[in-house]
Amino acid sequence: MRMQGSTTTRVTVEECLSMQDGSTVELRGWVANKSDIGSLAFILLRDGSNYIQLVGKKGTSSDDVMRVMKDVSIESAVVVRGTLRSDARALNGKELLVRDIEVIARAEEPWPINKSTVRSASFLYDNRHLSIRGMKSSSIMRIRSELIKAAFDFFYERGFTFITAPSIVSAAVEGGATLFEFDYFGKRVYLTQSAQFYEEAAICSFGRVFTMQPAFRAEKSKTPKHLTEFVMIEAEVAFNTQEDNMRLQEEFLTYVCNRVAEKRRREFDTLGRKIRPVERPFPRVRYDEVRDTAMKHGIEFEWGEDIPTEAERLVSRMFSQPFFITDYPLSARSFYHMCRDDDPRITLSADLIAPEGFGEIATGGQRIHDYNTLLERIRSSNLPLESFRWYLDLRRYGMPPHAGFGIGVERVLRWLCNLKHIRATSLFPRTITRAYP
RNA sequence: GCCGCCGUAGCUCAGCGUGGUAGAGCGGCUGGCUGUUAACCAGUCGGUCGUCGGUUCGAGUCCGACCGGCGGCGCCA
Repeated sequence: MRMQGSTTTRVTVEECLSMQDGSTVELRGWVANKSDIGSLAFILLRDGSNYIQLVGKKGTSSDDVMRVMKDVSIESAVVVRGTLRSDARALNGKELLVRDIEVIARAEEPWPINKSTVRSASFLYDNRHLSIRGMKSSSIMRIRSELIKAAFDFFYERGFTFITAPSIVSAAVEGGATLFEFDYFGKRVYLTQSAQFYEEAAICSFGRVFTMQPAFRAEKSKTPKHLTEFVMIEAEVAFNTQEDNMRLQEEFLTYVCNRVAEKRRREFDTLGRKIRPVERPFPRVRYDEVRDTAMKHGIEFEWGEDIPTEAERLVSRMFSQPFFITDYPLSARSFYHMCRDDDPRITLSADLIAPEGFGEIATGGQRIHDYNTLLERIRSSNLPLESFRWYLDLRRYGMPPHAGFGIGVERVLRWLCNLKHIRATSLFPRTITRAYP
């Protein structure tokens, strides 16, 4: 197949877009789209780095090339050689005049995804193994990849140690009703909801740790912000107060969001998303203030109850930057939260809320480090003491004040990409009604 | 778990009120076209009306049960 006397170099589409006209290159990729208009044949080639248009012209291209370009099916894998030229009519302003094309793996016809079937979300998710090749979903995944790298960089630059916690656990971190349970050699175990307890053990070894791993929630939530399996980034720091913890979240989110916005500009353009820089410090609103604001808008809820979605959305729409809701009542929080010295009904915890109505993306707080306080809290919450024995045990051996947070990767992405539904942020989303493909 | 809505062609949906053997647009396929980009033009294929049962001479249409999905709430990252 190699052309005699040529200086054909194998490059990616992205690389060849910045090469000079007249360069001879070899590309490998997939037929994203094609159109045959008689004596002209066009193929939109995708290789994972970018897209470029291939052109065949009767008279200029050989009969063989014309035949292959007309016959090739959508999504076939091809290797192609030809000459680059600029043309304003082509996507990305460049096209490849094909001199030589070979089909490496022919795709069956018809390709199931067309301009009619893209109207059906359920069809696209039933065929997610194929539909992820599309421009929108791949842009979201590239942004996701960058976000994850930025998160790792952030924590490593600050001396955090990356740890992984087990996915198979014997006790709940959150409420017991939301666990996936299964048989483990005759014992009842669960899929983890959070790495937090394991991080709390690890901080006494490493000082500051973070995790990034799947979390599972059996919540029967049919909302555009819930997955049953999602990736959570959690961080825990010894000797940190809730004040330190909120500052860390601010630094983390500004670092990650601004890096992603800068590095994945093209993908955000593809999605039509204009994003503004995230700035520190984030505004802080107390739970009581949220409740007052909600009541002024006719949304009533008892003090001590969690903030209803409608109220959270209302407040979220009032901001253009992420913000904290602080001073949650203990009754709306898990047992391990530490309370204020001056008011034992109020926890040292905060939710981090994305603006524009997107809502909660992270929760963090200071944990109880005192043995007797935690023991009393487990008892008054009617939790099985035996399940939390090791967690409690940590408080016997030099547990200092400490704080941490958990942030949902898909929730952040949904906000950054301005997506209607969180399932678009996952390559193979798991929701209450979907575990396939 | 709760409230509401929907299952008819590959996709989106009309038809159901007033029962009489099934429609549209898009897509697919075939052919045409020297600049396609959501192409265009001509032709053509396409249905166990979610499942089971009931009423009826006759059910996509009426009744019941079940299954599946969607939107929202609660809960949460």
